[in-house]
Amino acid sequence: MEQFIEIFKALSDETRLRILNLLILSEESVCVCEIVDSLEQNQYNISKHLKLLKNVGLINESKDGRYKYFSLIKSEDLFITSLLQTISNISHQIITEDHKRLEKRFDIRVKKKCVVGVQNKHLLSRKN
Amino acid sequence: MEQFIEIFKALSDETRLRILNLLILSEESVCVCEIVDSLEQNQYNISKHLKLLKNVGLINESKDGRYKYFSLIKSEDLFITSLLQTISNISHQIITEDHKRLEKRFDIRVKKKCVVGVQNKHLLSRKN
DNA sequence: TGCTTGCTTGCGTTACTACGCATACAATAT
DNA sequence: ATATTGTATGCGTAGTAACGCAAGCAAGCA
Repeated sequence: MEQFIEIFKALSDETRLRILNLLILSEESVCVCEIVDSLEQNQYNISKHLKLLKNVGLINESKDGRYKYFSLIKSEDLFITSLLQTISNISHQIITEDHKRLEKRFDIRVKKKCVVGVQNKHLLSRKN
Repeated sequence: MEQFIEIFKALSDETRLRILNLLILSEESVCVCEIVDSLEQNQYNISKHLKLLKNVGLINESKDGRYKYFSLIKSEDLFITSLLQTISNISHQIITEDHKRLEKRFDIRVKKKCVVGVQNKHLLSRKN
């Protein structure tokens, strides 16, 4: 049962729900700095949330040069697929706005790769 | 977003996942004492968990004499139906055993109604 | 070889939550 | 009316988790 609980705990956080929805909607690997810019949050917190999501097995990690990319896991497990379906049913303005910002960030990409770091640097230490 | 988070928090607890699966599998209203006996947990904790599940809108409450019954909400909301589907995909021995004990408790019912209180009284203050 | 940049991690603080215990409330039975 | 039984709740404690800050690691560039 512990595994299921860990997964639901991972979903009990707004930032992580936003990250997951970002990855669901984008349908491709997203760079850490692109997530930071899309969610307008501190980089170190995004990092921590990504680590947690990876630990419970919901996302995958890959590295390319100095950039790190994350993507949804591809699972055939009934629980997981059903859960991701559920998460994609979350409809909220915040999710929509995150996705819009990600689309804009994708425009900066070159050959489908991230080429710049965090852009909203002035947001790095803002209070929420 | 808060609403979604509250729901996932509600699912981040073994006892509550067990209660929900019990209600999903039984497909009818279940009395508090029947839940207590099925899960072999303290009555006051079951009560607290039921209250929380009700507060986030996942279960309904009804009263009949001195017995209180709980059942799954019937929702047409896409997120909720998808979520309940997901929860029903949780497969675990504990869930199976809970359900077996509930079936046995149902045998004691008269005219589909609960007629006795908590049976496993010796378990009321056991340490888990 | 430094230096910058992208990302991660350890620490202290604060806020929340589950549990056990004791008690309280509510409905029936004697 | 009082006792009993089913259920709920307030309190104290302990464990957990998110955040901001500061420092650390790792890859590429000057």
